[in-house]
Amino acid sequence: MGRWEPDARGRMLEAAIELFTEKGYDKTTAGDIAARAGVTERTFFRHFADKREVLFAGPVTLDDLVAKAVASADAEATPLRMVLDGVHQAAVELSALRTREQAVERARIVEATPALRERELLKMADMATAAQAALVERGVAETVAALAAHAAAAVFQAAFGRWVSETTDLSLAECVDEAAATLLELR
Amino acid sequence: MGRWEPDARGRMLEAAIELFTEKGYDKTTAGDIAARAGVTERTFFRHFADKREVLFAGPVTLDDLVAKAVASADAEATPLRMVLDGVHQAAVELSALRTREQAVERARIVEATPALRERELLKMADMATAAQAALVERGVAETVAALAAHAAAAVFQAAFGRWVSETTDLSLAECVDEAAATLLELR
DNA sequence: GTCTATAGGGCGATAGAC
DNA sequence: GTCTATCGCCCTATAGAC
Repeated sequence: MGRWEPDARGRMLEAAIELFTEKGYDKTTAGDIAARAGVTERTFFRHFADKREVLFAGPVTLDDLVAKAVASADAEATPLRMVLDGVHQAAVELSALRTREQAVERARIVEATPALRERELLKMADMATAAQAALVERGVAETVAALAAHAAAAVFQAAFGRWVSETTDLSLAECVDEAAATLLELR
Repeated sequence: MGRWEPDARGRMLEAAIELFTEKGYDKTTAGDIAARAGVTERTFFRHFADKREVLFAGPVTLDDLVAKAVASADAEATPLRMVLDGVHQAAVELSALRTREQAVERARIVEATPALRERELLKMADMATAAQAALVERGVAETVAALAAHAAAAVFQAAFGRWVSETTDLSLAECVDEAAATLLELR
């Protein structure tokens, strides 16, 4: 057995979600989270660049998931189809990482806190940028790639919102397909 | 003559842009900005909720512009056309507020600073939400409205990026039309 | 780990405009 | 008198430097 309990990151994440739910994000200090997780405040900031990141740092980034999926998409497909395929794939892999219940609770906290919404939007924008780059890598024109990538990001956001709204029994990937179909019908 | 020089907000905005350009956002303190504008730090925070807002607070919000434009769009149009019309209109009115040169300088600062990119994304998301609500108000289904609104936001972002890139002589509104055409060609 | 600067909130005092 | 903008001083938490 080691000198410290293992999985400090996991404990901090858990403590953060508990405290944010109990007291709200603003009223919870980084020190509170660290204390509940049994580490020092300094340790918290060594693991997470800032207080927000505790809810966003994970084993994989959306960026990588989407970029990888776009890179391996069907070469015959249109740019939009490629990137929609990419977010579908990302949705599948993301679902394996956490339960819907966890996602719902996390979404509730994020939605209630502007500072966290900002960070979530940044992650989405980074995903779109990664998807755009992956499309350009496959020979798609810059402007087309930018719009396709951001449209796909919109699809992902809509799908995620629907999934965590608990108004459906669809999986996240199915919500993505549903939203993609809606997008493609727009004229 | 009053006790204080008039237009404290305007002076703070000007001071902020100067200092952010000279030293960068991070190395500029709220106190620095306040001092150059001839007010105290506390006054700065009474005008702006936080340091970032100095670059985003304006006489009108993108929200209102778009919501207003969507509300008065052609009733025969499709939801997507309505909201694309809305961002076109918003682009026209926005152009009247500041010169392209000012926009370019501001964009340079924002792009170089993650904290400011986050805030910009939040404003865009708020614009999309406002557009979505305006569409729903006109009887468009929630999911369609969400996707149309976010797609239009993507168009606006792409257009703004192109406009400030100075690779074109098109006006902002023309860039919007160009990007909208690209979006509509996606399959 | 310790130290420190900055962000940003609370609140009473002040001095003009009305 | 009220209303409003500013000041000034106190405070805590964040986050970076050492």
